[in-house]
Amino acid sequence: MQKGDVLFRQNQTTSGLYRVVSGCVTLQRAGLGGETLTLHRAVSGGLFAEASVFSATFHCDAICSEAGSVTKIAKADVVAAMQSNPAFSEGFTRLLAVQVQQYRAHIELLAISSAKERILAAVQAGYFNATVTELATRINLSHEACYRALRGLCDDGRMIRVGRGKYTLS
Amino acid sequence: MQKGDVLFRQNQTTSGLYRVVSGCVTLQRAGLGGETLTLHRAVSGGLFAEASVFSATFHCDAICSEAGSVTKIAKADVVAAMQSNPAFSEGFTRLLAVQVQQYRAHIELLAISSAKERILAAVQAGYFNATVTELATRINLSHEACYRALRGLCDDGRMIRVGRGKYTLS
DNA sequence: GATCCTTTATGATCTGGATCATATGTATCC
DNA sequence: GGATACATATGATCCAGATCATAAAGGATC
Repeated sequence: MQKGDVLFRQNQTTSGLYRVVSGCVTLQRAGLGGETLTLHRAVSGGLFAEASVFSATFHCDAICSEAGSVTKIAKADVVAAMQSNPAFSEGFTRLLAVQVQQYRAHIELLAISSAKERILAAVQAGYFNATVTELATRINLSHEACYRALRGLCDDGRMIRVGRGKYTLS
Repeated sequence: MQKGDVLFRQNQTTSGLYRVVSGCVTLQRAGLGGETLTLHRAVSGGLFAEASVFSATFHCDAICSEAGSVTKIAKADVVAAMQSNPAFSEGFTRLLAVQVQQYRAHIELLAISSAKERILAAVQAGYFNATVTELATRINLSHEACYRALRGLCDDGRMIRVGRGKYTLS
């Protein structure tokens, strides 16, 4: 896949789940106002669209945000494996349980009202693995507010700017 | 259970999942600033703490918000049933998949920046089944903003106030 | 019935983030 | 190499929602 490639679109009939071999895939939706909303970002080794196995259509768009490759695992194969292989079944269920907890944690993150605190929590949670702009779309902030908050955290000494667009926890 | 009863607390060792027979249970956490954050609200027939089956400790508090009763399903029983009963296993997995999609939808809801639009979407999604105050904590708004937005939606003719604290879609 | 508590409701004020604008750095592509 | 596109960065302004304050309505309890 190349950057910008569309793996699937919202409302399209589900074919199965995916695993990122290399590169990066972003799951996104257009918000009511048309703004981009990032729901998930899958990197090497990560799965995405797991829940699609139980759904007739996809609920978001999957766009390649970094060139690489993915493997598609057919929906039918997953269903079959779940029925014949108890270990697989448990593993898959556990995977979904982890997702549930991750989403809950994310909702908690979004409840932090201060931009600085929200970003700090996001960085601590390992959200900042791409661009600042991308981080901003994930945590419901404008990218300007994101840059300013990062600047503020650096001024506070709670983070360190290690280069253009590069920040780390202090 | 009586209103205010604590079914479990965050960080407590998990015992299993629960089903609400009658009444209502709220899953909540204290935010960083100490404010109450509602993660989930389970009513009659609903399950909660499903993901706890794969987790050592609870990730939030479960408080009874309306008197009634719940049944606790032991963690060990769920694990055993998952191994011996494929149909149960699939059903439970499907349940988690549904949760994943619900959380994704919730994250999308939280991305709506306008208070009026966010509330309208929340009401349409069936979030408004308790008090306005409770709705406010679920959608990251102050209750004042929530009341005002409801008033605004009524003024717009998009909702109707049918009584003190009672609003419906028009 | 009196007291207490929560919810509902709205007014006044303030502030933090959105928005608009501008400029520069960096990567990609023909 | 030049053009294009996007990320980075920050300044200026504005406004929606947070916060503070007040008050009445309803419910529970004694």
